[in-house]
Amino acid sequence: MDLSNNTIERICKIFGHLDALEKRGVDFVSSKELAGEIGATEYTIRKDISLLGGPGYTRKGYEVKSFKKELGEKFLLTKRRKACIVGLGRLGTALLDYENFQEDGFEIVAGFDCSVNKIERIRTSIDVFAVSRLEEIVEARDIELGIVAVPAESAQEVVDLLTKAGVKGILNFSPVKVNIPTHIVHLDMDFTNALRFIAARFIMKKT
Amino acid sequence: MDLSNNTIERICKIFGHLDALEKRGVDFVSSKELAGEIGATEYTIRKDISLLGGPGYTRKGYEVKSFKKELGEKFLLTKRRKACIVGLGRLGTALLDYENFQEDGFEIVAGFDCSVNKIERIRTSIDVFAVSRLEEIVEARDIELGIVAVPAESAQEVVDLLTKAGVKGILNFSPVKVNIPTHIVHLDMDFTNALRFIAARFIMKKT
DNA sequence: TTTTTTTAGTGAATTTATTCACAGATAATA
DNA sequence: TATTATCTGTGAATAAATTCACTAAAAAAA
Repeated sequence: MDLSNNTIERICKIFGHLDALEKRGVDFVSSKELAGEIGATEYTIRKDISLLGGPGYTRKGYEVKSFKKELGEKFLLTKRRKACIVGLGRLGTALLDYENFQEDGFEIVAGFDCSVNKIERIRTSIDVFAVSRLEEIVEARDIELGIVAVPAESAQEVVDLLTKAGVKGILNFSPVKVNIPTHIVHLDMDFTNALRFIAARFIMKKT
Repeated sequence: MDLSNNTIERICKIFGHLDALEKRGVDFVSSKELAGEIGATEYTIRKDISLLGGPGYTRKGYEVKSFKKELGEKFLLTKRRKACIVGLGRLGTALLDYENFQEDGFEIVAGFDCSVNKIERIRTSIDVFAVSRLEEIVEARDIELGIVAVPAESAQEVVDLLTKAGVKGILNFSPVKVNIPTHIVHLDMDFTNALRFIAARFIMKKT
């Protein structure tokens, strides 16, 4: 399958929304409702869904439970994926205990930091290790995702380590552009850039 | 001016990269280099820049310092913009001391939490207040941006408070879709969704 | 000095994404 | 039962974004 990033992004949002609807006990949802919820038009949503072949029912919409299940299977979003966090500063430790990951099928199974001192002080139920053991642990625990929460200056080094250890995806919270091989899927979460984007839209908003 | 979101996003990244280049003492940068750095083609970059009228020099590219200055002026990214953080849990306190905000022209001038107890315990150089004083402080300190780092269940309430207080932009870290009036620029930073996006691209990557 | 190379700028072409328009289906209503 | 209203699915139309192809300029090299 070969979907555009825009479509994948919308499908992820739809998945999240289906999850919420399921918890609220809602049985059906229409393309119109989904559209309003995730900020798109009903046409776009239906096109997206049609690419996945999800069945919708006339005058009812999509059946929440089965549709979510189907999406999960197609995207493997239901498989619990294991992740680790590198860098246990304030942000890293906040992420370590971010309950939503666990709820949504992602399991943080290890944390890494270069300061042995810090590792001893951290109070969390998740195992923490020295960065020197990263490769070993990633392999042993079958970790697929690396979350980078180290300062700018060590980001590249950590990415290289994760790459070497064989993770399949990287979520980068460090505020620098790092070089990541194309075979690894990655996404940057640059907080400053997010604020910039908002500020820029003050001035030149379209849509 | 009326630029697309894609263009605005790229311009923000360019701005960030120009900043880095300036610090490294680089004088000129070509559209090709910028393209490689921010993940786009040189054509797109030149189109983007042409919309802003930035002058480039034959065989040299864009002059880092003046180009950055110009972008800053056009986007008002150089003006220090004041922001507050609502919700001082682990993530909120991590953001309170995120030095990069301060470095990049955003100033966190207040933190809010509903737990008075927590407020007293927090050790930071930034003033923290009870949420009940949000409106008062936002007005008094001329705060333009609200960063929402509260749990899902209170996110909507906080957004309403910020809206009432008159912020112009909201950066939402809570993992739920909140209702925000259209006149307020906002962006969601949903960590779980980011991981989902990465996981989904494992399966159906394009590009 | 002349030639070559590199780079920006930009209209045209192309590709991609979105929206429209309507057929087909079925629940709700009369 | 017949009619109406609503919702999906999808080919066609439209709009938007990206890429191409080429000109102009100037630095570097010959």
